[in-house]
Amino acid sequence: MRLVIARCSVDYVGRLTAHLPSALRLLIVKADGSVLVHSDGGSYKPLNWMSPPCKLSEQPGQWTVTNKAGETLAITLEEIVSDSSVDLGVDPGLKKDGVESHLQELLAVQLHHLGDGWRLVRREFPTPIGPVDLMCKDAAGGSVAVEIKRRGEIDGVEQLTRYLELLNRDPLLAPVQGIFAAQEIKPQARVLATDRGIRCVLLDYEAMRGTEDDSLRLF
Amino acid sequence: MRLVIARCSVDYVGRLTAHLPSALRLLIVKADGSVLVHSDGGSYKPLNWMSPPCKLSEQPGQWTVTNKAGETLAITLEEIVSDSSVDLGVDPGLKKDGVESHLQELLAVQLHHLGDGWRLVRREFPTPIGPVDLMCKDAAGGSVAVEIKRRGEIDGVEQLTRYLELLNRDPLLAPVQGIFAAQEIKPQARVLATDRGIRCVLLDYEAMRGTEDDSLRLF
DNA sequence: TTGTTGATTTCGCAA
DNA sequence: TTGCGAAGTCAACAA
Repeated sequence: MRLVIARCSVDYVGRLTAHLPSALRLLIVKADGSVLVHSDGGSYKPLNWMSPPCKLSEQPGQWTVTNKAGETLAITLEEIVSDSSVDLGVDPGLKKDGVESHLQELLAVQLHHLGDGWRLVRREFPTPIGPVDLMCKDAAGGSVAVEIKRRGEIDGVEQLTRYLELLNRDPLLAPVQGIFAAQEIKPQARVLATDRGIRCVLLDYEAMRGTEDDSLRLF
Repeated sequence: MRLVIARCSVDYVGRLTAHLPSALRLLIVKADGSVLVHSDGGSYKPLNWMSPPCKLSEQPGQWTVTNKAGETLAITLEEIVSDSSVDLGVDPGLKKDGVESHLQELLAVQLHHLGDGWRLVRREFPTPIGPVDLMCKDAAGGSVAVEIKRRGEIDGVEQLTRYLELLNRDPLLAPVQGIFAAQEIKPQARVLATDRGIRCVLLDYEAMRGTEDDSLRLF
């Protein structure tokens, strides 16, 4: 990894065109050739960048980064304050816990959050337009399609609606009820879901994780 | 901006929990207090980070970054290879060109891409569920709602469908036709649009920009 | 390779 | 502040 502090202007031409006037910035050149242009603020997103795979061609005062699609990042260097390199080696990578797939795993073995006496038909129940997160049978034997989100927004309700429309054309399944389950449900999403007869269920990830190794695991 | 090269392990607890085993990494502390943990690869996204506003509390061998929501980023430093600071000043910021709003501006004055003799009613035509990109009258005086996307996907068709449903309840407007206009339209989006009687129109940004200062500007 | 979906999405605008 | 839609979204995973 190479770190350069320099006064520079930057031009990107690719999916859009973008221009950065001259200023002091941090340039990061990673081992895979990718280049990031960071300012002293904003967020983790660079002001401008080129993702790998790409190639850096270096001339005095001028860097040109190109990728296969013909996009270019042109960096004009006016003053170099520092320029150093360090070998970081390969990173062992990140372990995550608490994303949507975990919610799905947990809810699949804790169907009592949806209702008593429910049975799981299968996770990732296939349909021609994509998999339904959970397909269940309620206590009365009725089919229920469950869409799980970390944050429930309007798109998720639309997605579930499409599934339900399709599933209800199958006489072996119909009628299929819908449940929209999420850690957080936006008011507009709740309104739309309710309007379409879809039940909303709030999930408490911490509580669900807390019970994951209790008696339910015995089944 | 402070740049630290260090062997460290990182734990984030917040919207999810994440752990990074010990390795040599780049730590960036920005002027606003935000912290980025970068490895020598991946993309422009850091392995781990804390967005501003947040506070860095520094003890020997241990950094703790906290934000208002109670999320924490704990960095355990085992070996510091380098530690340097530089004042970059305020960045003048990025100028972009070629995003969706430009497509909308261009199409608004080049309605002939949709049909001859069309008239613009208004851009950002308001509805209770959000603005329609363009509202037009075709040569016969019929209302047409236009949804513009850079990349046309299924969500955009759903969005336009919601608008049309609502607009067609207004007897002063109805019947309202729909047009889905984009630089690129995904096959599934095209199928869904067509199925719903929505016409798809491909936009050529380069060509439209090329004519932006021609005779059409005179009107 | 292409398509679909999730993301600690981030970012910008407007109500 | 909140909500909503765009993004050079990126990235992971399946077909």
